[in-house]
Amino acid sequence: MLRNKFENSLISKYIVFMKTTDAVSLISKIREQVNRFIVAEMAEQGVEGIATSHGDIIYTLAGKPRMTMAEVSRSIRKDKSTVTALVDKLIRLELVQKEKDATDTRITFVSLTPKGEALKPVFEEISHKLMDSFYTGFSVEEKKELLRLLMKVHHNF
Amino acid sequence: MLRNKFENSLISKYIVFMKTTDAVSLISKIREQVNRFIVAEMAEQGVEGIATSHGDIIYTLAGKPRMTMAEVSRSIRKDKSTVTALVDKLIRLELVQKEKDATDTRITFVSLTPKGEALKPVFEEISHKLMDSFYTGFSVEEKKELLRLLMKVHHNF
DNA sequence: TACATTTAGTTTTATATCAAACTATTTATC
DNA sequence: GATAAATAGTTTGATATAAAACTAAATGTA
Repeated sequence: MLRNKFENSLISKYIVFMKTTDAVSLISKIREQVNRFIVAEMAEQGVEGIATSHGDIIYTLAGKPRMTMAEVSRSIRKDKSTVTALVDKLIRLELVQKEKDATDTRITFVSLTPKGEALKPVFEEISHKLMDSFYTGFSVEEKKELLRLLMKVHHNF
Repeated sequence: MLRNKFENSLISKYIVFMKTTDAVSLISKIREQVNRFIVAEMAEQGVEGIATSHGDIIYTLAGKPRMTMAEVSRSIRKDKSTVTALVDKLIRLELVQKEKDATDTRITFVSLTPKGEALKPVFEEISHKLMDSFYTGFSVEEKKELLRLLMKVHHNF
């Protein structure tokens, strides 16, 4: 009885409200929003069938002549076995290529193909649009403050 | 030539630095940190073999007598087919149970078993610990400001 | 030089996740 | 009341992801 009364009370509604708007939930939601945004933008630009992680690889390769698998793994913060699968898919799509190091044959380099290079401006545009949406209505001070507070959280773990 | 010069310049290093510390990357990193934190804490408390999503379900069920599959899906923001799989696993672990609605047989209710109920304090503690870590060194003002800025970003999508 | 250790990547296996197709039931409309 | 539309869940198929075991090559050490 008492329990049900409490469950329908303003207090419990407030708690529920807090739960859905706490920083951790918000961070999780924003990440999903960013993901959806990027996938939608990629699809709109004709880059279909690939996930954000594939985009991350292309984005991280853009501007560099080549990277090792381990470097890509570190750069996009995905396990090396995951990167093996992701790069394989990008090879199938002819967007990147692999080549073995001549001196140390353990090492495999990944680089963009011309077709992959051609996507550079697309990803730059998406990145731009993302930042525009993300920071709409933000003053320079607010941007700095958000970054400062996020870094503070980051260092708390 | 020029290209390589640029790639080793301070400017490019600054760009790389910015890339790894922009708000989007930070949000992504923090989410991963939080995930790892929760999984580690669960393992430490003997709640092993389940992912954060399973924890989310138990957490959202705690305090409520029961929820429909659709409600759980909405609450943890996962597709209904995903929830089917997650709940099935929790049933195998005897942490939750299902029952069909008597009047509308399409509806399935999910609720915690006694064994699942017993985890309530564990999850409350984890939630507590998480907040403590997350906000270490934060003033009340900073907490409010972070929440405000994150909500602002959230509403920009 | 031989053996152990480290390193780079891949394969295997398992899981979370979602979209699309499907089943079963309820509600709406004619 | 019969048929269409909507709703709640599940099943199926595909993919990203990671941990663990593995392969192959380079490096260190005796």
